[in-house]
Amino acid sequence: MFSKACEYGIKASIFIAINSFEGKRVSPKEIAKEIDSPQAFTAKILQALVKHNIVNSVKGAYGGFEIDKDKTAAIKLHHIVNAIDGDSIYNGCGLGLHECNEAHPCPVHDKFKSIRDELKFMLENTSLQELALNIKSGISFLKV
Amino acid sequence: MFSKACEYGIKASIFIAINSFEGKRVSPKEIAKEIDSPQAFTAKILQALVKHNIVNSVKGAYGGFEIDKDKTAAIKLHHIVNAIDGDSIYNGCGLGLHECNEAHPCPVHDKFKSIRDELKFMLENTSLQELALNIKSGISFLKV
DNA sequence: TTTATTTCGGATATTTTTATCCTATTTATT
DNA sequence: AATAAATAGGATAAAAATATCCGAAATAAA
Ligand code: FES
Ligand code: FES
Repeated sequence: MFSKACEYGIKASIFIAINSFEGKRVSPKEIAKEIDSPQAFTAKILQALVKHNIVNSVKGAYGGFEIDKDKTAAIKLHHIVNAIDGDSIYNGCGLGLHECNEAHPCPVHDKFKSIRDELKFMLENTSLQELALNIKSGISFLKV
Repeated sequence: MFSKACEYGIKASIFIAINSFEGKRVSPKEIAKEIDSPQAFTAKILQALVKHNIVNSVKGAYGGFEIDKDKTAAIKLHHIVNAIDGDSIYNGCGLGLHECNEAHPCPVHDKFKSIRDELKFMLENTSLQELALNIKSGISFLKV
């Protein structure tokens, strides 16, 4: 469904958000440990999230990654997915035609469209904040 | 969503089914042309479909690939997807946890589960026959 | 100003997916 | 029996995704 990079990006964002609630910055090392991902690769993904203004980075001693508290409710999953995987997951054709086109549909178009639209709706309406809160309260988990 | 191999496999199966209705066998060359895919790679995927008893192959002169007419209604998309991509697309965790587990859900579990279940239902209930008929009647297309 | 810490970013390595090529094998026809 | 036409399948090759490494740049503290 999502690339590994995107999976790591989502989980990392959630972990950073949780810590930012408490005013703490986190390092790629802590993040990778907490989400069970390869550290250097995770660091690369963080760079992409910084470039897309989803995550903020602070260089130097006492630095690390953080997310503006006031932004976690506005940051939706689709911002992260778009930053890393692009929009093909919910705009592209399910069978790989050059584009998904109502007027020239592939064999699965009708059946896929509704599912893809639901996925799109979900990604556009799920905030980092709610995901982070569920982790904090032990309702969901980032690894294992 | 699906791998390229799976996309080619689905489209190839549809094209073979259409020709089988008319008692014609088709070659990897014809298939690749019709679904706009790399020929040798498509041939490899056909081998997998043959091994999974979805497609029948006949070697030698006047041979080619065919699908038993009486089976096209019973062959569902999920048979093809399972044969090529496995079942991770609708059984695996959306964020890459080792397994999707209600008792130990990832942050997106609840929101994903319903979408994935719908995808699963669709794949299990869409037959090769209906997809082939829609192509035949010009309602949908295999390429461009 | 020096030092320690930390992200940035380029280079490289590994693995997986996608794709190609060539020979062996099978089979219908002549 | 010989020939031509097909698929089967192993060996590579190329491209993309995943992963690692290391020096440069920035920053806070001593
Ligand atoms: S054309 Fe294939 S999903 Fe719309
Ligand atoms: S645990 Fe992740 S989707 Fe179910």
